[in-house]
Amino acid sequence: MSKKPTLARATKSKAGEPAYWLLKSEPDAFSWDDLKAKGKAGEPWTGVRNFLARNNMKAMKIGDLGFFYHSNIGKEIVGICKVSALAHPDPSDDTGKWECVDVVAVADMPKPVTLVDVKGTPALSRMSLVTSARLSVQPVTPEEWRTLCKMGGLDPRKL
DNA sequence: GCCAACGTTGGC
DNA sequence: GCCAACGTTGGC
Repeated sequence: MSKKPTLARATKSKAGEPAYWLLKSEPDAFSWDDLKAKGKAGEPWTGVRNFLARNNMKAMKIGDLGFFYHSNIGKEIVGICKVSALAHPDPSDDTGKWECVDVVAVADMPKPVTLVDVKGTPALSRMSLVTSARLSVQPVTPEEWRTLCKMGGLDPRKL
């Protein structure tokens, strides 16, 4: 059993297929409803100040899909978003070190999947959400993606 | 509100 | 380059 860096798990998707991610936000600061209200314009995912999270964003491609997770309040996956702009300098950063992607809302989770649900599902036990609670931008494997979509009442083929 | 986990900073 | 101190995140 070899240990692999977290990022390597996300890059296994086949060429041409989107990669999958999970983005956290405190709904107090910026909620799923806030992103939906932005419509097609989407929103730059600013404020990330963690190198691993930043590197995950730099690895994103346009069209990649992500779960939108509400941290602190709710503690559940509430929607699906899509990367609409590659990583670019974070306008909220003066140092030039930090970047952000833009995301748009794609679909509600008909049944939000809670952190408790995730922790109670053995197939999801390797998710960063469980193993690295503080990482705010995380890769999700295709298997985890399908599992979570089904748990949330979504058909992953229709996204 | 507390506190564990963990990432970052800065002194040496 | 180490590591103690500090700050922040986020679950509980």
